[in-house]
Amino acid sequence: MVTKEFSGSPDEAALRRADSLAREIFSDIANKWALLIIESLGEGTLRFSELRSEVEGISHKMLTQNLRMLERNGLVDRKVHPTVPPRVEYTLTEPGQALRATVDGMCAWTQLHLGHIETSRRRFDA
Amino acid sequence: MVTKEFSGSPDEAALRRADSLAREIFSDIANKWALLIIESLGEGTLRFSELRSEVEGISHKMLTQNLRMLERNGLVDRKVHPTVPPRVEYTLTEPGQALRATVDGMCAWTQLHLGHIETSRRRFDA
DNA sequence: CCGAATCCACAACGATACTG
DNA sequence: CAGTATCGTTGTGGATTCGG
Repeated sequence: MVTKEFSGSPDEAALRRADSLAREIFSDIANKWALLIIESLGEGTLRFSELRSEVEGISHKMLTQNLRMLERNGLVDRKVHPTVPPRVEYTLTEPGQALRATVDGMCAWTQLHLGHIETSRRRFDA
Repeated sequence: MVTKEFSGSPDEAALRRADSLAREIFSDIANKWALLIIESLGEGTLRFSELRSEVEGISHKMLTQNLRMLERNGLVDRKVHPTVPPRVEYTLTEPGQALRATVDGMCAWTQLHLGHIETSRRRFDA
């Protein structure tokens, strides 16, 4: 038996905090739009409007929302040029680039298994 | 100028089909629950109820839904033992295992950058 | 051009109950 | 134990508008 409720040693508390933070971050980035944005930015710096057309099908709102989130988590760098009309450029940070590498892996995986998946779907749908 | 609307050569049509299929698949798997399930199954075969407690916070409904989707795409294998009470086991297929490798990468990335992200968030929230 | 806010339609989700 | 169906709520995300 432990002496305090919830096994309250400082170490365990710290581990629990790290765990919930990790879950939070994972939930942030494990979504379609975030990953597609990261993938697009892999090729270099892009403006907001360029991203908008690069990431097929994303709405204005989703793009800004996800960009804010990625900026908050330190994955993208946002550079505002004080010109008129405004010009805002987005770039992957170093951690962002590191993540992009694994996202590349996911994309490659998808391409590689297109056939397998298509036939698997046909079998299942019958 | 092309002779037909929408640049309609057979090759281009095939490429467009593959592209939209890839997008569809990517949208399927690039979500929190699917990735967490794949990650959990990496350690071996699990029963439905085991998955339920392994994947923290997932509801019965989300679990079945995502498992169906993963099965349909050929990422997990579903084995029903005709016993009473029923026993259903889920295992990653070979393509599923391949995908898990890249998901592992994402998890490792998260752990590695916890600190950077936490401080980045604090700066941003100010 | 970029961003924030509002509105609201519709999908996602959790809870519950029922079947094999 | 596992799966399906239904229902009610929540929340997501698109369209639009206005502001810098």
